[in-house]
Amino acid sequence: MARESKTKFAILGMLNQGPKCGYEIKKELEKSATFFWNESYGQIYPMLKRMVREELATIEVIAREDQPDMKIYTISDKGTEELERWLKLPADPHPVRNESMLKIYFGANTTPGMVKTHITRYRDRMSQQLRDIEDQQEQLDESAEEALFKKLSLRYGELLSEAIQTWCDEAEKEISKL
Amino acid sequence: MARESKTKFAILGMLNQGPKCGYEIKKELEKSATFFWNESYGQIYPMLKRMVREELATIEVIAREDQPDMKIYTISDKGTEELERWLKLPADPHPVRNESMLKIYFGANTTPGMVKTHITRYRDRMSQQLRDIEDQQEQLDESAEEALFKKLSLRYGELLSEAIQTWCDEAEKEISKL
DNA sequence: GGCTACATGTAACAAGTTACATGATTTT
DNA sequence: AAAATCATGTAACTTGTTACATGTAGCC
Repeated sequence: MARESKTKFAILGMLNQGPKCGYEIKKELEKSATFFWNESYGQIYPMLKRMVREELATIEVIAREDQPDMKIYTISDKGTEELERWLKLPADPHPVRNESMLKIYFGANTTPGMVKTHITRYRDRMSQQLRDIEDQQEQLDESAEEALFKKLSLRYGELLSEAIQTWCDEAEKEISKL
Repeated sequence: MARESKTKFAILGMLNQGPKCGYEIKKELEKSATFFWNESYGQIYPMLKRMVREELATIEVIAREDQPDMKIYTISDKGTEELERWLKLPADPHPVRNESMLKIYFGANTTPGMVKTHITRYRDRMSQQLRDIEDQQEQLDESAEEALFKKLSLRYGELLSEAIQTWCDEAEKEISKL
């Protein structure tokens, strides 16, 4: 992945919403962006350090008794500029890798019985996701303006899960015909 | 990515359809699996070598004048077993990273005007994809049994592109309200 | 009494991209 | 005449995952 790390921008974007610690960055990313983004601590913590070094953010260390120091990061002017620079650039389409589909594809040639299992599993995963999304949608505070993207993000997950479910239904029928 | 490489299985699955050279593996993957899988030559060629070493495939070298030797790989019994072992395992959901969505998400907080641009671009990409898919669907030989998954794969791409287009339309409207 | 959430990190390792290197043949 | 396709590969580099290490606080 000799390609500019997106982790930096994911963090920059999160910090742009307000000062945060590494843990919060990860949690909020999970909450609001699960359907299209993910970062691991193994990426976040080292990147935050690097970003302070590169002056994209400042760090404030809060000492706590019997617990590790909490480190609050704040985006700098340079960081804001960097974020905006990236925002102006067109997104490059990230290559997809969907293991479920790969197994279904190859399974058709080898163990046709297995294919149904994978399709069923895939559909079940989508149903579960859909239920989770609906729960979250109910809990959503419609009035909050900040919730707009949270709402749109849930809707994104909803539409995708539904589309995949539809595909699973269709695929199952087609395969049954054989 | 200290996680068992899927590249091995992608290649194994391709070779299971018949002996192939590295170039063909890549091309056929692009043709039939673009919507859910991708491999680069930088992954394929070294992996093929390793697979011969591990006796998952055998190699046949065809000498050609003025052109590099062509190397045809054939899956071995051990390779078939390995493929089937993997097929039985449940797929692990691969983490998503969709840069378009990330930009749209952060853009809402920073440069609202930019967001529309990204949404438009994203929708345009999907429209183009949809047109490509339709072209390919027309060229499809319905009678060929081998074409079943090719057909299903195109349908998968179609459903996903449509879902994303729908999302773009909705998102644009919601954002315009602000 | 046990699980989950909070909070930070590192080291080992593997995976994956891109650019480079090379050149014939076929199509437009 | 140029562009695309066929065909193989490597090296440099970065990204990203997982397992480990550590411990408190709060909830059920």
